[in-house]
Amino acid sequence: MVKNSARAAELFHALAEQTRLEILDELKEGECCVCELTDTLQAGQSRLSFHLKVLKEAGLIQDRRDGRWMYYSVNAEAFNELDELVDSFKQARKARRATGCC
Amino acid sequence: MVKNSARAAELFHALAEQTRLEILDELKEGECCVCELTDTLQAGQSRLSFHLKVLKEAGLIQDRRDGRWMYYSVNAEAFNELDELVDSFKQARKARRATGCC
DNA sequence: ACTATCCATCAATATTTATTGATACGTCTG
DNA sequence: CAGACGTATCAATAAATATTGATGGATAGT
Repeated sequence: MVKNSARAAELFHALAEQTRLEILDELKEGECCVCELTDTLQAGQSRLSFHLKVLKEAGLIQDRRDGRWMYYSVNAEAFNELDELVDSFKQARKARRATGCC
Repeated sequence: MVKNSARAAELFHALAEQTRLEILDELKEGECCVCELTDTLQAGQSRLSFHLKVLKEAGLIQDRRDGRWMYYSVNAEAFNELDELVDSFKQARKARRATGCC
């Protein structure tokens, strides 16, 4: 429970950037290649490659080579993982904890 | 749809750090004050204050003063917002998009 | 009023992350 | 094989974030 906060941080960190969110927004329309993204997102190729790597290392997307193109697509499993993470915060208790303060 | 990616990035960014995740993990047991957190999380006071501020500015937690203590607690609404965000990524399409590549 | 406690904020520094342009690598085409 | 193309990676730099210790404001107890 404690150390999977490292995994949680990794996931959230990958999502904590606008370019990467825009990439995911594109990818959820279907897999696509880098050159297409540079086009739609108006971003330099090496910049996108960098962000794609971050997303991939976090497991949020996956790639597939086809000839000289790399196709990227979202990894649904990771989003289920995210869902569970978010839910785990949702049973918040209003009350002050039993053990008083300080 | 495009510009709320800025809000999404803010939320995810606030969650993208282990200390902050551990704070939330504590807070979901009930509201508590900073001195209690320094204790449980073994972290310096100014460090915690900094991270609490980040969480608060993102709207993930809220505070309440009681005498000299500040009590922090999670803001359930923000987590609903998160839930929706994550879900919005989950209708991914496997197929390559109609408009070919490059 | 004096002092101690809880906490926020600041300044300085260290660490991490992102951007850019250049280069290199694999694959295709001629 | 040579050239073009799509992409990853690297080195340099810039920008953003985090950590630490110090200071100061607010509140409570004496």
